[in-house]
Amino acid sequence: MHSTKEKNDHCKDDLLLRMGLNDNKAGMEGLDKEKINKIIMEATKGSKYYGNELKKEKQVNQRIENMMQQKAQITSQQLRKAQLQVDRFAMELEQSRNLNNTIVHVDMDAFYAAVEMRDNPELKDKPIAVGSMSMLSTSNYHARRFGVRAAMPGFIAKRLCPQLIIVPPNFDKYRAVSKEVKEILADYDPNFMAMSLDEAYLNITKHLQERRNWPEDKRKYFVKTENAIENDQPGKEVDKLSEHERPISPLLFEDSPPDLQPPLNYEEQNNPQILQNSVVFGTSAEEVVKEIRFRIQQKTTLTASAGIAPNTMLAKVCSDKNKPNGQYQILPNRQAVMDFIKDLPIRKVSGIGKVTEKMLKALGIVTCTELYQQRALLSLLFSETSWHYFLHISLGLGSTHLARDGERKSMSVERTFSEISKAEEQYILCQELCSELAQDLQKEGLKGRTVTIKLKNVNFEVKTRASTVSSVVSTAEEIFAIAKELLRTEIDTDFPKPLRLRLMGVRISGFPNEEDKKHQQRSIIGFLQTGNQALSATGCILEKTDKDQFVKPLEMSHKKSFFDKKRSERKWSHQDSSKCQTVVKQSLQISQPFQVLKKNMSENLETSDNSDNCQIFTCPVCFREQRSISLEAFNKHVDVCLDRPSIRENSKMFSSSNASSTEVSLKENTNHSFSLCEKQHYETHQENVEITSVDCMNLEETRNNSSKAESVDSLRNEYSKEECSRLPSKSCIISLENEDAELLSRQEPLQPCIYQVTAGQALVCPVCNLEQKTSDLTLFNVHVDVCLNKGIIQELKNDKVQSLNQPKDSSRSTGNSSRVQKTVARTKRLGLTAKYSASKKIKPNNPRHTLDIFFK
DNA sequence: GCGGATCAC
DNA sequence: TATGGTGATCCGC
Repeated sequence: MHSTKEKNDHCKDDLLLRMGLNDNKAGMEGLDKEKINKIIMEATKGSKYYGNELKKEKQVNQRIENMMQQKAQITSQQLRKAQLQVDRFAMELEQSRNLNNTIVHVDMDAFYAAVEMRDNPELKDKPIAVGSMSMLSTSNYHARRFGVRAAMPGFIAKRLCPQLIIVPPNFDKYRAVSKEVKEILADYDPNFMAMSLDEAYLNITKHLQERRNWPEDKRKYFVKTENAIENDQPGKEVDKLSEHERPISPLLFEDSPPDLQPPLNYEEQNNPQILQNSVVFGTSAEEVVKEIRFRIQQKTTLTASAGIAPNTMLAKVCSDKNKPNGQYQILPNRQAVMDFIKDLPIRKVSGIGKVTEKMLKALGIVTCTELYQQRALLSLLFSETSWHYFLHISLGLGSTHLARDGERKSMSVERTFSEISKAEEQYILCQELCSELAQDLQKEGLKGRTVTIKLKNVNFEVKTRASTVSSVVSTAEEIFAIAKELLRTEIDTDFPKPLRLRLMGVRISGFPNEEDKKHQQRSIIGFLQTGNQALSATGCILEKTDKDQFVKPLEMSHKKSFFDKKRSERKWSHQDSSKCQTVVKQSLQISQPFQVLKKNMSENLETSDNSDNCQIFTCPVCFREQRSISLEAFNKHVDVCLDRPSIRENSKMFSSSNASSTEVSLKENTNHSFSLCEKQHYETHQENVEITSVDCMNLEETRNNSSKAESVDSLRNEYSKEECSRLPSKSCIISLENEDAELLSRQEPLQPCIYQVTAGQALVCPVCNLEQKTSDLTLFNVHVDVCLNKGIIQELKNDKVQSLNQPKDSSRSTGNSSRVQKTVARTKRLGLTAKYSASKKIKPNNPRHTLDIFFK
């Protein structure tokens, strides 16, 4: 937690900068700045961490050098022109300046540390920090005198302050306290914006209006004054470092000028046991914020600091001004704003970090005034986004409304550990992270298309590798299937040197937005038919245990434990049990005739997880509830519904849509979606040619209206061709039946159909030609996507056109063989892209399971 | 879309 | 002994 991140003086050393040393009052206790810096340097010098810091510093210096060179080439003519342009923009900004809002930034003082001190009196008067020997989240003000800061490793902090007590964090507790605080904040702005557990913005404009007419009673609060030894005089300077050591007192605002002290009425209350006093707050913004802070302290025994200003940028800076336990206001007039901004170091502004500060400093810019003076130059050296931002700051402008939280854009897990160099362990780790991520995803019901892995080696060098697949994924297995390949590539790249990792992370992004969801309507589905032995009742179950994907925990149990072996084992057993569930589901599925349920996402369906025989399904077409005894009956109903004209019309969109041609939009005006499946054959007969040129052409015609995705597909297909030629292969051909291809090419309405699985063989990836030990179509799809992506990457890496050699043993029809080959891949993609998913094992009487089938 | 960087908390 | 985890954004490919 860096809420109290002290943006500091301009240390020469970045490292010290990061440690955030400042305003150390070299009092009786504590250390002076030089001593602190010396200790930190001794502790850090020679470490790999420091080595990397130096390296990064060099990069930044290089950036600065480049910038300076650019600057040197700027002509005065250019500068004059820029000046005009920038000033025109500045004028517009000035005209749109909005001083009508009252924004408050509330920031709890040394939050985690304060909570710990409150709950453990032993810690009072002692320097403490919350965190671990590796990293501190926050420290109390006592510890700060020794230079102990947030984001500092505990072992260094200990050298600075041997008496330091490091308390492990209790996030549940902080959350609970935070909730209490938020309840108070909501009284002043129900739409307040929480930035973290200890920080929030409020827009109290409306509250202020209403409050003007409030009677005194509504602004009166009672004060507990046990222990009320009042030695604080209004206006008296108090030792702010002991904010938590004072008894609760109505005189909370010792930092305020006397005339701003809340009027105190020491009325006796009815309750004879507790002596209570009351305090009435005024109607001004300042009073409101005092009231807020007062209530926070009454409720939690913790203090908060706050800033009041016409916009968020200024409010944030203000809240830091009189910290701890203080507040500051910038009055809502332009002059007040400009006066405040004048000497403000840019580093104080949220968004200006260490690097930006350094770059601007190289241009002689430290304060906002200088930032404004150099505006023309900045517009020539920085991106538009950046110089616009700079201009806003230098004019004291900022957001005047609190944007409500948008939808999340990514979700990730990452972990640091002591070195792991063995590939097997890295895969296990990766899988574990994927599982965690999948769990988190499930909590929010999210699915994404891009998986990114993050690797940090023991030299602290960070790498990220991403892969985007054609449809959303969310399960641990799906994510791992992608992440694993990314990891494998990295391992292979360095082979035979091992990756010496200290951190690994997995992130997922590319969540469909609302618009996507509308179009998300699942498309034509169903496609593959899988191998008979794989699906023959029990056979597939064992197949499924792909030892590549599910490395047994045993294999690592004797090795160096990374995080916590027990935790790891727990996870594994959990995973095993979920695998068992899969097995059960799969068995059930197999015992059923292979039908795919067409359904919607209606909540009631999703949440009813009972095993009643008679289920209520909502038809995705007519949206009427269907009381069906069986899925078959329900399917029938849907089929009937689908055969109605409206659907036929809608389904024409299939061929005219610009989106992926495999996507069908149905009932676009609703949130409901459903899937169709298409009866298809997936032939895996060796040396069998199942696609005729004619079919391919037809199919291609129908797809020609797509644009970018199309070319990517072509690229991919090129690769797949090349792959095919390289790999010894049992060839794997996928075909659409003639009538299906014709159907597509003629743009006929789609007929609903039943997904049929018949006897077949194990799935063979059409790209790498390797048999996939899975019967899970989703996983299989993911594999193919990954394979295709790899192909592109490889091609780009090679940076050369691959030869068009035909695979010696690949099946082909007559005529333009490369074209045919290409189309084969295309055909495969068509089917593969449509994510039907018989992937999830269907448990017919469990609606949740059946839902999962379509909406992954 | 990818990867490196920067920033906040 | 030992320098975090999560999420967002931007920029230059």
